[in-house]
Amino acid sequence: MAAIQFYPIDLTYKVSGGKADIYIFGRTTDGKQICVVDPDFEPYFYVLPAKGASTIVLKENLTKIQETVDGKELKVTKAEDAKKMLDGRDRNAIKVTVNIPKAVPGLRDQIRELKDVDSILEYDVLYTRRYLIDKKITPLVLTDAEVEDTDGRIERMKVPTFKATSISQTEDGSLNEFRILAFDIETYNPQGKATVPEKHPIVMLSLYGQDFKKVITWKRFKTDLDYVEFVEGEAQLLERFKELVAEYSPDVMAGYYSDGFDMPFIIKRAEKYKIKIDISLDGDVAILGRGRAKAIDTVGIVHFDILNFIRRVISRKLKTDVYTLDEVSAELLGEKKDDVDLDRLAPAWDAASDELSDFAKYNLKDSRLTYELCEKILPNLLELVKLIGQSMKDVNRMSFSQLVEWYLIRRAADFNQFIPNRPHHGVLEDRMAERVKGAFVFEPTPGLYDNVVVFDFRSLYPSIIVSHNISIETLNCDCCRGKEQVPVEGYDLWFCKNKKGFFPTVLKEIITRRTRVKEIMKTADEKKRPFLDARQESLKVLSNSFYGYLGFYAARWYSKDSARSVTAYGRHYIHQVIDDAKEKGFEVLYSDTDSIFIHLKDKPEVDSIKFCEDINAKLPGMMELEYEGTYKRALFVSIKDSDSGAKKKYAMIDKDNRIMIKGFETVRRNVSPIAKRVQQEVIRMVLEDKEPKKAYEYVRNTVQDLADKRVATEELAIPTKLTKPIEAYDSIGPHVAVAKRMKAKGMEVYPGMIVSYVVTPGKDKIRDRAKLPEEVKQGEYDAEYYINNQVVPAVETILDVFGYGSEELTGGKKQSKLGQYF
DNA sequence: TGTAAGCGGGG
DNA sequence: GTGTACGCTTACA
Repeated sequence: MAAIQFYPIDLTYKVSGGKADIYIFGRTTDGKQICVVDPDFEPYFYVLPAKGASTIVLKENLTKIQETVDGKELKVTKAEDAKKMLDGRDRNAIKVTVNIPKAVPGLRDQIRELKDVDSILEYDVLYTRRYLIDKKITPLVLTDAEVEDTDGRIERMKVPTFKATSISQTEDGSLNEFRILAFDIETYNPQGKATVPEKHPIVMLSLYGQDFKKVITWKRFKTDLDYVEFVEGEAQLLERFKELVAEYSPDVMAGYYSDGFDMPFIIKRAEKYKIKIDISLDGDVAILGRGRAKAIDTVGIVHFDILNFIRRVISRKLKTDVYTLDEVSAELLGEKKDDVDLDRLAPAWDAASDELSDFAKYNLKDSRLTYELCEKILPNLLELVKLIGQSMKDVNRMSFSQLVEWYLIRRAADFNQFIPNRPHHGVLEDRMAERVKGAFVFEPTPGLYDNVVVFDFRSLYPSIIVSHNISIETLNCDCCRGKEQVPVEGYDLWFCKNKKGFFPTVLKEIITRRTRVKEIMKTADEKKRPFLDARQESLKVLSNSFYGYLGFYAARWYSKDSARSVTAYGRHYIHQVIDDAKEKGFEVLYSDTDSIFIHLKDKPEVDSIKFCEDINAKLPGMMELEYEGTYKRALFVSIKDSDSGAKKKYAMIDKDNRIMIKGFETVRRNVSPIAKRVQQEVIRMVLEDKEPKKAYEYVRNTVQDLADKRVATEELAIPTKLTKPIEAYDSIGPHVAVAKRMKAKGMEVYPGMIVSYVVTPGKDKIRDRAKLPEEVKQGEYDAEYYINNQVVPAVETILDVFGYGSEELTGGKKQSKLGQYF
């Protein structure tokens, strides 16, 4: 016997000798890659007997079940009594153990048809996931194993593999240093950019790791880049890729959209040469996930498509709404991709020109950016993994609802609860059809206001769930009928006052843990801070997802009435705050979901703070109204061509002259730079200088500049995205018309491409007057169009607040001649 | 107005 | 694989 201490990174199972062993891959405390095999685990599920059935007879019948499929024997090995809660009630069940995981779906239907069987539970919890839950193993956490004394050499396995006699996690500490290897490919298509593995070869492949850079390519060209390695052909490139991965022995292989592009491309190209991309540590080929949800699974090495994770988890913190490697790197790393013309790659390749050196550099940089992004976001994934308790490759690909669900599944065991089944198709449709009334949004009165204080509820929905004990099994309990009703019209709902529910209990733990982490962060040293920050962030992500989960149609723990109650309480409390504020003599300017904007007028700020304290004294449980900030000025506008105030559209400035803009089109893409600039300037002049007259004059000057053809062409280019091949458009917008002409000229045009155009003068349709910026001469543009359709719409509701041009601008006289506006 | 289809990321 | 995404925009009936 020998003792091993290691950090689990990935796991799988293998069937041998008629049973399924769990294979756990990881790093030992001294940094060696190993695999620990745990033979001590069996697949199982539960059978709920029909009312009044004899469980003794049923158990006997169950143990007789067996079947042979494709030469494999599937059989029940054990049937034992079990007792857990379902929907808040104790239920007696039979735990049915089978020989191999395949036997679960194999025998499930047969068992469902048995006499005295009511239903089957927990038949779709994957074997490796079940293992982690039952054995209380958390990936990445220090693990102790007693293993048989061998040299660890096992056929096909690429790392030393040991059979465990015991395995447990008792100590603190987790892995946070990883060997990361980033990769990226360049493909060749002489006809354009779009490439498919059926036709187009991989011409370059780059790898980037710690003290490691490499570009493999199979055409010789002159270069002074020392990391370029030439091989004979594409097949050799693929072989070399395998070799280099094995030599580097990464824990994580990072790619950008590599689930959807790089990995499947590599695998498909390798098939052509009968090469197996068997980089997995168990010696198997990487599996191509089928269906729509593509995922490449490399066993033992975590294939980490960072785009996936960035879009799902990190995106909330990013300004960009385009998740290209270029944009994401620019924002997170402050560095863009190399600027090369990819249209030149194919000709350069054909000519074996020196230009290929630039492409090699470009190729390596993509890998480096991917590597650095991976380093940056990895702490977030690691914390989420430790919180959810499932493997890195699974957590990476989970949606928010799945994160909540797998957290609940793991915790269900602690509360002795059965895991509810997932809903069937018919149920899904019913659930999708039903909508829950959402949050309350206050209609503001358009205007510019001085001295505005903003308060908001801290974690409104989570705190409601906890404070009102909102959970499936506490809903409409027998013991609390007629006590506190949920304030929602048309429904008769209440939650138990006596027994704490499953949801509120685990949610409270999560919130408390987050508070504690934030507390520790205050005094933690700089090195630990990013990890602690990632931890509190994952706790926040998880707790904020509970409300959505309750109303999510595919949820196992689904309760529309609970979700409905959460928003009802939310509306109730924000209304209460609004009413209280009015009663205390404050003017309420605005409110959205969990926030309230109060106009101080001549009252001192302390009065509003006192008001907030009074509210808090009355709030139940962990609900809390927080002071968010004081603003020097706030601007609310009306809906276009109407007197009603626009919701979710306002701008504010704080004491340090920082401007906050919400809902205005400054950030939208298909607006010309000039319209964006004028809007931003107008907002700034109004908020910072309180000079609407200056703003009005600024707009008038801009209109004059436009009319006098003094505006530069770059300021007029309207960027729009082509969403499909141009042949597929039936209605031809200006950008499609431009794209068509580009194509006619031999330029490449493809879906996803941004086409910028300038509207030139004339009487034809707009689309016939749209031209590429480089096609037009300085001053060759339709001034009227830019005034009427770009600049004026961007600012008219703002200027309207101050009575400027309201008649002309809101009278719907879109056809007015130039100059009539001001 | 409601529903279906299709896109995202990559080259 | 004891499983298969999802949320939004645009096109079209």
